[in-house]
Amino acid sequence: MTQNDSPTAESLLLIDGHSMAYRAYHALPPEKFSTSTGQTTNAVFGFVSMLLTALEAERPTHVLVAFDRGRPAFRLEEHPGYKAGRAKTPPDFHGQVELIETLLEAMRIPVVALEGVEADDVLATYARLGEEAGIEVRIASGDKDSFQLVREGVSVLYPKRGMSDLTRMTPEAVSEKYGVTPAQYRGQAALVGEKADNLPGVPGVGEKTAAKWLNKYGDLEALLAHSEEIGGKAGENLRAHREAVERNYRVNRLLDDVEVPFTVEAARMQGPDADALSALFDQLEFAVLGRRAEALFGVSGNAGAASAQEAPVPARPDAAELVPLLEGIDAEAWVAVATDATYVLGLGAVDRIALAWGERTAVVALSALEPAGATALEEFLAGHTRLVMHDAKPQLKALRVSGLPRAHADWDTELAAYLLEPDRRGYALEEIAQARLGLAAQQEDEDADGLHTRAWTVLQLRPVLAEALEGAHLTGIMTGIEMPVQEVLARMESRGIAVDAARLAELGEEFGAQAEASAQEAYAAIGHEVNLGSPKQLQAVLFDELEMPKTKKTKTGYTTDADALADLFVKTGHPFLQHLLAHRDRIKLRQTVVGLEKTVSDSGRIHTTYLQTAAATGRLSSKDPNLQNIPVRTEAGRRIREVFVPGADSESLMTADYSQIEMRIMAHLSGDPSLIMAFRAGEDLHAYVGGQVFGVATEDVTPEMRSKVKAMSYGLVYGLSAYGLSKQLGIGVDEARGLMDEYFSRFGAVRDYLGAVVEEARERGYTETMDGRRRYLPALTSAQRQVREMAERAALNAPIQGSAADIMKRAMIAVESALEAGGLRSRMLLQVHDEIIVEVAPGEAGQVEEILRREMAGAAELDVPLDVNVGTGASWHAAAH
DNA sequence: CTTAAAGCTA
DNA sequence: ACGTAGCTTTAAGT
Repeated sequence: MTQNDSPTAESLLLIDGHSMAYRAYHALPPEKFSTSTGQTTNAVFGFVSMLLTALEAERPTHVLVAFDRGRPAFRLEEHPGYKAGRAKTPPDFHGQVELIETLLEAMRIPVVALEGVEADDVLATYARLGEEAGIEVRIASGDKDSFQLVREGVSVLYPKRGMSDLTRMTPEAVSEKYGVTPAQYRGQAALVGEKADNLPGVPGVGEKTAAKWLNKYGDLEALLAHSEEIGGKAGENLRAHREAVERNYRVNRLLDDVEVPFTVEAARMQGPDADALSALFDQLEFAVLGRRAEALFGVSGNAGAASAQEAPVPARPDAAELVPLLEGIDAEAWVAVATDATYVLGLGAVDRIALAWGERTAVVALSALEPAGATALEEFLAGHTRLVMHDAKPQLKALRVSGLPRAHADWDTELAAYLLEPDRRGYALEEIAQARLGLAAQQEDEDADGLHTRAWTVLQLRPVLAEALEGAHLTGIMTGIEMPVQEVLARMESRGIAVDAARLAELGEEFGAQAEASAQEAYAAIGHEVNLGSPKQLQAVLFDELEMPKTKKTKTGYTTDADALADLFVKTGHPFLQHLLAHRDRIKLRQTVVGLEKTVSDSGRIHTTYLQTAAATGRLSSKDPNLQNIPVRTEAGRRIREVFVPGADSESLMTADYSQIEMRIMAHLSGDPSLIMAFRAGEDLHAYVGGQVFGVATEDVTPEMRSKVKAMSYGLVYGLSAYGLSKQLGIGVDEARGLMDEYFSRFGAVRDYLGAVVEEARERGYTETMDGRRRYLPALTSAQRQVREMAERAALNAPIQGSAADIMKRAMIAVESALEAGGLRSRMLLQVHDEIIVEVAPGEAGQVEEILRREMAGAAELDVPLDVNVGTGASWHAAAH
């Protein structure tokens, strides 16, 4: 690691934010710097790149950035045309400046922006203050006026061509480049003029002539006093333009006595808000800059010197050596465990286990353990109460089928990283370590050396993450929700759910045959074959061949989605459309069935994997296969649910789901009296709301009114617009707006709540669930409307969806433990966001239902009841109610 | 190998 | 431009 030569010396880095951002904006092509959401980031990128370069090179102890606000009053008075010649500020520049300010806030670098004062003057003032405090001053500015500030102890970092190439302008460098001293530079600039600021100088006088004169007379005042002595055309021009020169000289003077809002000491570097910063870099899609920032800030943040240490050489104990080794580990010590676990289709295996604790590591080969060693290891992984892993769930599942049935985890660095940054795309150990410890990227392969390094890294990471959790008040969620629910999920995944494989195969055949029949009819309707699965080929048929009216545009053409096809059928009545829709429907069902068939284990069960770190709101997701999107809305789709059945020793499946949990949370969080009353009265919510909105009695609400209101209620939770509602209901925008207005006038507290949630999130930078789970949404301050509004809808939804997720997780933990404590053999198998599916052992249905109702309803204390519906049957479908 | 379009869930 | 959060499949681009 490179150290600054004089680590004790203090230095102050002053940055002219506006000039740097403006230069970056023009230096970098916008088309090469934009995010997937369309936000242009060239100025942001260039600025941050410059900033990191300056921080890396200068290692300042103090940093401050100044921005322009409004017009520079005294310069405009002097010269109304000041800067008038400049091209108008481009529209997407301002928004990028806001992004830069947000980034600086996350870096905890103070920003000074004073009304009517130019950034240069602020910097000149801080340069003087820094100098008076005996601190070295560096000024990063793209404005040459700053050269007049250069002196002993004050230098300017001026960007060359690229943004991260900064030239250091010392007194010597200024003299060499311009032939004048920094003190004379102002005079030279006044003589030469500045096109960019619309300040013309003396015609025919450039740097060289100006330097010659200034060196002869000392300074501008002396030069002007002797202007009569200067001969030739240049002398004539000087006398003719004397007033312009004097004006330039007054205008380009930087004020070093501006009233500034805080002292130099307030600019002392304190390290960034790492989570907010990381979320911003993610949003901006600055992967490389993000890593540079992590490397720059990471170590100084919270990791101690130990974090950079290399992993100790591992012990490789045989069975006999393992027993004393494990006995020698302090019961209070955190022990990191890393394995080479593999897990596929309900079958897992582990060959090697690495441990790290204190200053030691060890690697154990399971195959080489005689009974004594295996027993000791099993005891240790069961009994030690401070075990930490990274992504423990798959490893625990594999360990438990590899002779270590009681292996467990007390802490998980991946879950901690998720709670701190739930919007992150991935949580690979290497990435998290780099972000939190400033460790260099390591190679991925897990040879014998890699595994102990993984354990070592996890051990170093845990206290750093624990401190960050504490700081964000997330420790309670970590230990009270995520860790216990991880254990529950591991068990559910290992159990799997039984399927009737024969029925599954039959269904696949049936749907396949129907799909094929529809395809043939579709071909017949247009007289030729076409790949019905290709939107591109369909577009050719529909819009070119059949010349149907164009549908809504997509990135690559016109949509052929089901809504659009149904619409086209209404317009054209062409039979091709009907057969195409039927084919789509059946092929999708067949896909689902075939996909499920492939995942059935030898024991006839399907083992999904729940992802605990995939959804930014706190929800779970399910993959391989996804059992959270099994069809339910159509009759044919529900037949797939008939295939999920109780296993051999069970009598039924039981499902329990929360009734309208998100609307209940909305009622609770908003405190809306009408909504709360409706839930307390046990009313049919949508009928009740419909009555209010349409001004009729609840009993007189028609099914049509009810369905409109239902769509609106749910849409609201997601930030639905009047336009969206009108499209969904097939009504006019005005009618939709009228409905919404009426809704909000009846449930005013809901509107107030939704508005307040977004504003609070904008101020704090994150949303919170009832339990304090956070979601950072830096895009809330985006200048780009589309980006900002997307973040606003996410901010509306995250506390509600996330609170529901927290409640469900608490319920699952309670149900699992109640089933166990009751000595029951019934087992929880699946979770589908607001629903739990349990496999019921013979004779236990009554007790299981009681547990489900009690634990689910009791998982949160709301101002409205948490109703739970329960059903039982010989299949998932039959258990639905 | 990645992206887009489509469609399924809460 | 226009409702949140996910996963999987296929076609078609690189």
